[in-house]
Amino acid sequence: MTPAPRRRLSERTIARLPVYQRIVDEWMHEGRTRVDSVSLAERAGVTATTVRRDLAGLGTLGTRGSGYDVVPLREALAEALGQDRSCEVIVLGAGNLGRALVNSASFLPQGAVLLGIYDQDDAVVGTEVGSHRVTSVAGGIPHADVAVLCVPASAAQAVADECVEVGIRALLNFAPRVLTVPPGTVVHDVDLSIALQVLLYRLHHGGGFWGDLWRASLDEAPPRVSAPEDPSCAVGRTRP
Amino acid sequence: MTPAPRRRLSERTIARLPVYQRIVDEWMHEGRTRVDSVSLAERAGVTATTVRRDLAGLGTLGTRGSGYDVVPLREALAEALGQDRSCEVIVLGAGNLGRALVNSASFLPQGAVLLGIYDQDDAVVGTEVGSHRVTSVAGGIPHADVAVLCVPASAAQAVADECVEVGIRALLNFAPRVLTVPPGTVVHDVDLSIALQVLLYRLHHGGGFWGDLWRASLDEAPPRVSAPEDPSCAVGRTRP
DNA sequence: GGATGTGAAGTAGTTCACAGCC
DNA sequence: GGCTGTGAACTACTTCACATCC
Repeated sequence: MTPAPRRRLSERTIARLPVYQRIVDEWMHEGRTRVDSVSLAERAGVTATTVRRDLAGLGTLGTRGSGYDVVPLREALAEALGQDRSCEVIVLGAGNLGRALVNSASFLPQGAVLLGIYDQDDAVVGTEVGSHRVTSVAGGIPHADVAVLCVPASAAQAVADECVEVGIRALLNFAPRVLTVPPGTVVHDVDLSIALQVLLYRLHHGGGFWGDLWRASLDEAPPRVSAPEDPSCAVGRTRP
Repeated sequence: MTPAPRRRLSERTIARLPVYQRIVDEWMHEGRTRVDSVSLAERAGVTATTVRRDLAGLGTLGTRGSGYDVVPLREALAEALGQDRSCEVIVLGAGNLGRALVNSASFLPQGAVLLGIYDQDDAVVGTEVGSHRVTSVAGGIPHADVAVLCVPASAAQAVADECVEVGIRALLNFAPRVLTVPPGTVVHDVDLSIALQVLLYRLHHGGGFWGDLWRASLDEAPPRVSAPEDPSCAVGRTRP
């Protein structure tokens, strides 16, 4: 399947694929068999052109005049996101955030397997989180493909260094602190406080970047969802 | 202070300002009095040119030949982010994520005040979260400047509608679902599962977008932190 | 010398407009 | 007719290279 031209996908495109996938999944469960770029776009909060360009990058999936068949579309999305390959994940830090992620049904994509959730604090070691039990990290950090850091900012860099030590090559960092890692390791920093600050900036500046433009011609008719996107709530950084 | 040309800042710039602020804060507490773009850039995971362009947008803060004075720099960052204005925030949903945010020291920027954390479930109403007590939402959602949605995806749109109803004009949505709101309201969708998926994509594609380039000339010398940034972990959407 | 600030060039991503196909 | 796929224009952002000022 998927004769896939396997073009390299743009970064923004990749971030949108999971959104498309979730919507298509939902519709598939509702029994829909076809999807078109306009309704998908509306539901995903982007323009139809963007949807078509994104999906065109996955191969030739659409049928002119009728849209996309959900089954092959879902398949192509899953494959592009690498969900056919399996991948071991550990969560470090069993505070509220770590527990929230482990409990969340949508956090782990298909193919990803949670090996465990770890903490340093004996008070939480042994407690249950979803179907897992918090393990002590005293014996060292176990190996995995990806480590999700939910530790305090003050500990983040040290924990990251340990992860690198045991050979973990991908880190997802939720601590409010940009991590430094040696080449060969991929890091992605996600800072939850940034999202609120960006939102506040918009609020204070009259509804946002686009707000002022619209204020000029506020007669009515909310401009289509054409917002330039992105709101980069994360500051990411990668070094292979 | 701050003769501030008050140019409109770019979206990516705004997302980086909180990062700069955190670093400058830390250094200020350590007693540093000067900062230069190179060290700030290194710590923030961006290039020095980007730092200079970002800061230049805040006014004339730097001194050629010596760098930036931390005190006016911190002040300018705070002002640009609107931290001089006060703003009332409520958190809706007292699950692990809601509790994580309320407990986090860094979630609320200066100027933002948490009015309360609310939940529908009587089992959690009344329990303590940080210095707050979870309040029932039975009496309706209270007014605030910003609502942070930490409710299940299935409830998100309904809760958002209620927020709009009571006049809340800014929503920060952590539910994995893109919200639709009427014009006049600013929404920012943050999807925590996307970050992991983007990271996995990079991992599967040999260390990332830039990985392949480097693979070509992998002699050594990790390329500087010049990674093009962004990793859009969020899919945002705004409609004033 | 040593740093900032910025025009100009380069790169990434989006939107337009329409050709192409069912 | 309807909807996809895509060249071309456009917009946003980054990086280079260097003038500028302490």
